[in-house]
Amino acid sequence: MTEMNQNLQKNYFSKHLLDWYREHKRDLPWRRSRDPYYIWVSEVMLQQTRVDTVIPYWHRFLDKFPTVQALADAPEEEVLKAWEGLGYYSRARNLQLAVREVHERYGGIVPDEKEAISSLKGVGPYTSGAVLSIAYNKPEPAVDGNVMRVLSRYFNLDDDIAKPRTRVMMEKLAQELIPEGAAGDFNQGLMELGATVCTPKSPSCLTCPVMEHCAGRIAGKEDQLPVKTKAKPPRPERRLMLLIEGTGEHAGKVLIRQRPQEGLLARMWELPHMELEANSDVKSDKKRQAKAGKWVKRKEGTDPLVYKQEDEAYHAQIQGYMATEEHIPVTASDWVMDVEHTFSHIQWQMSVYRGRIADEKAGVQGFLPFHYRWMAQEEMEKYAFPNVFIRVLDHYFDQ
DNA sequence: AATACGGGGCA
DNA sequence: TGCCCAGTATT
Repeated sequence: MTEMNQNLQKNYFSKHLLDWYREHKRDLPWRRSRDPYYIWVSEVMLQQTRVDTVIPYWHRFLDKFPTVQALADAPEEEVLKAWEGLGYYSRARNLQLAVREVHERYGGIVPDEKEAISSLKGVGPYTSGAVLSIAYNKPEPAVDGNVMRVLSRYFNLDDDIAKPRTRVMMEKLAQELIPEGAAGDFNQGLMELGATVCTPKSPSCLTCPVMEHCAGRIAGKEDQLPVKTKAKPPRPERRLMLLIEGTGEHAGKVLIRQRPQEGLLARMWELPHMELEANSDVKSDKKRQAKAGKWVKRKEGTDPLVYKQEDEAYHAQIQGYMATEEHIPVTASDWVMDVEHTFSHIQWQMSVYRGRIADEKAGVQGFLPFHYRWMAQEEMEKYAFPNVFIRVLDHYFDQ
């Protein structure tokens, strides 16, 4: 293609996409506001997360923390609780750190300079571009997965979008395409097209505003683009979990604990559990998958005798763990349920057992390790739990 | 460059 | 049920 044709193709794209967006844009709650804080919160929530999931969270979050100051002043546990179920919880912790910095250093005004906003916790190339363009209409690119898919197809680019340098290349291209004075609408249009028309599977080319000059479509390659290396399958971990029921003054309550300050699900609450065995010999991706798929969940209603030996071995394992690692003497009993939970890099395959404190005196709050608590069903609203534990707790309290 | 970090939707 | 989706921080 000649250079002149490339420029025509780019100009056509910019104009038609912008017109299409202004005609067809969805009525999303954060689009009814120009408040940079509202837009920032929406963009952080939208990282790795679909619009329909985000909407109710966004309303609740801004209802609870309506201003930069309100979020800056809130206890972290309340912020985490408001984020419960949304995933990637470092987003919430980093957002609050960043908002505190905006409050202290910038007088509560979200910075409108690339350098300043990019230095905030949790604000990377995408989020800085999104906030600058949408809230301040600055001509900065906002390249997310939607944008890379759209550009790969329209310009028929076979660069691997999993590579960091491809994102850098796409940012240059996306910036060139921004029409004068219309950065916010154009960037949103690019993402909107990817989300609603130029979808990952079976794109709706016939309704696409730029189909006419889409090089990927003209080459008949829209189904093969974008090129993207596959992620490694998650590593399986067999785990045992306990629902420890209180007695006496703790009757009706279960024992929960807070996770460590750093790492996976940092500072969230959970039911006590342990890894059963380290699959240290599981190296190759194929073996990883085979191992992950091999685990078969136990069905409810199966004759307990079938699993008698396994249950006894598991009881011994987790009782030993609770006594040795946690210094809580526990007796494990009935199997409750099997539950599977897949993170992006780990798959938890968990068997849940009922348990009781073996030594009643150790069940007194003062004698528990500091990160353990007795929790009644009504108190679930006070603690932020990852989804996998909410599923188990709901199952337990509902039966 | 590779890995850690959640959860949901769709065929 | 199996596959796909993909921003930021850290190392």
